[in-house]
Amino acid sequence: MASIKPLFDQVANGSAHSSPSPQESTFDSSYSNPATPAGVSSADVSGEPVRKRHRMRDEKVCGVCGDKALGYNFNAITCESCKAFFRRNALKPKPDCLFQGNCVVDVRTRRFCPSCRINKCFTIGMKADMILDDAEKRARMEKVVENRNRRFVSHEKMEHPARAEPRQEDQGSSHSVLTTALLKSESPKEIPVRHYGLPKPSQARMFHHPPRELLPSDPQFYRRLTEEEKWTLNDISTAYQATIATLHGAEVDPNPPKANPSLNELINSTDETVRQLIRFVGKVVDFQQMRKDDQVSCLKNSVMQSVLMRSACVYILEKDVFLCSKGEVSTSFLKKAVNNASVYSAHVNFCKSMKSIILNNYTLWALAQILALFNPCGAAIIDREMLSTLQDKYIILLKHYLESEFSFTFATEYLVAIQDMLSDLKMLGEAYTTIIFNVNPTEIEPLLLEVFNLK
DNA sequence: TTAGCCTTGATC
DNA sequence: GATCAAGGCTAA
Repeated sequence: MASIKPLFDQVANGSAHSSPSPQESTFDSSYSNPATPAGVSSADVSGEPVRKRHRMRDEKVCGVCGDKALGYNFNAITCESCKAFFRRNALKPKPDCLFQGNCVVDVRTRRFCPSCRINKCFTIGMKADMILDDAEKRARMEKVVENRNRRFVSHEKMEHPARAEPRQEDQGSSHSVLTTALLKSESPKEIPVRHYGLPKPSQARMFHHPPRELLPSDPQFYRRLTEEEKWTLNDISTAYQATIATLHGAEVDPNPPKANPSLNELINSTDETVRQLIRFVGKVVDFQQMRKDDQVSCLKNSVMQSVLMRSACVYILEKDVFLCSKGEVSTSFLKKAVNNASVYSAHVNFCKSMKSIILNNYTLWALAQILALFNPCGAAIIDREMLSTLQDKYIILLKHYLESEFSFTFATEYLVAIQDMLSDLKMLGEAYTTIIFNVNPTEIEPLLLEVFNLK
């Protein structure tokens, strides 16, 4: 919080301003030297040894309100709050003072009169032209993104040299390093072993979308999808939307949700979700063309992940609730039913992360669902090669879609985030499978007994 | 809206 | 590596 101690100290030892009235500027000689370039501390100017810099930094006082300052902001020494205040207000039309235009601006009163505060900012030499304009902000953000990508690539090279270097056989194919990484993400060897097999972060990894204005305006930065790709994307998106739509208020269940459901009740509540999943895969042409026994295996192998993914799809980030046929249900109901704090928090964090990336983009939800479905490593699969080929197809389709929507510049970030999310999903699915293994089968719906292998 | 903390690139 | 000075994020 703001502190007035530095002012008291200076008055006590007589080092600073000779009893300035609140109206007078309280800045010392180092503020008032307009020749002092930003970035050069008063210690440099006065010839103080460099080792004293930190001490000097602690002793600075805001020229506007007298609060503790860390250094120069917009050409004058100010505290964090006056810096933020100036940034927000310097370019806006000046407000009128409700009094005589000579209000006291100190730590206590600085909020009372924006007019006198902004005047004092200008008086002590703060410069509005040092606030970055939109073009400068944009350039700055582009540099941040560029560096992030560079750091990511070098990190990948250090952590996974084999992934970073394209293999001979990949040369000339449309598989990028990242695509290869995604392809390999299902390999059991590469799944990190963690406690309960759950994702490590205690907090959700929130994805920050690049601001609209940062997306390139030049069409050459976007992939043009083939007609076939467009049809496929349209088909799966429509199919997904149609099956998720039943949750979005079409069939409202008049009975309120139970506040503390048991684990059995929780499992049984997924019955409709599983039926939606079956309806969805029934509309995916590539799934229909698979041999029947592999269709069943694929469905069983991915059902837990699919249910979890659909819970994320109906998760409302702003309210921390699931939107189901009974209305909005707080995520806290999971806590009691699951009775496992790590699984519960991993589930909620997964929903937050996934929703922060995909938002309400049904094409991406559908693609993520299909990638969970087509897993050549799954149990009891007979034609693994075909499943691997289908997996390739949808990974590339996902990459192309991201490039068409978010540009070549930003597609990588999305792809990496989705890859991480699918890894987390796999581990969360395994944790849930362990938990539901011990339920009493007599209380579980027949369809769920079958798909969850609980018989 | 404010104010504090954080991240970042530039500079020394 | 330390420091400075921008903007971003977010609880209050």
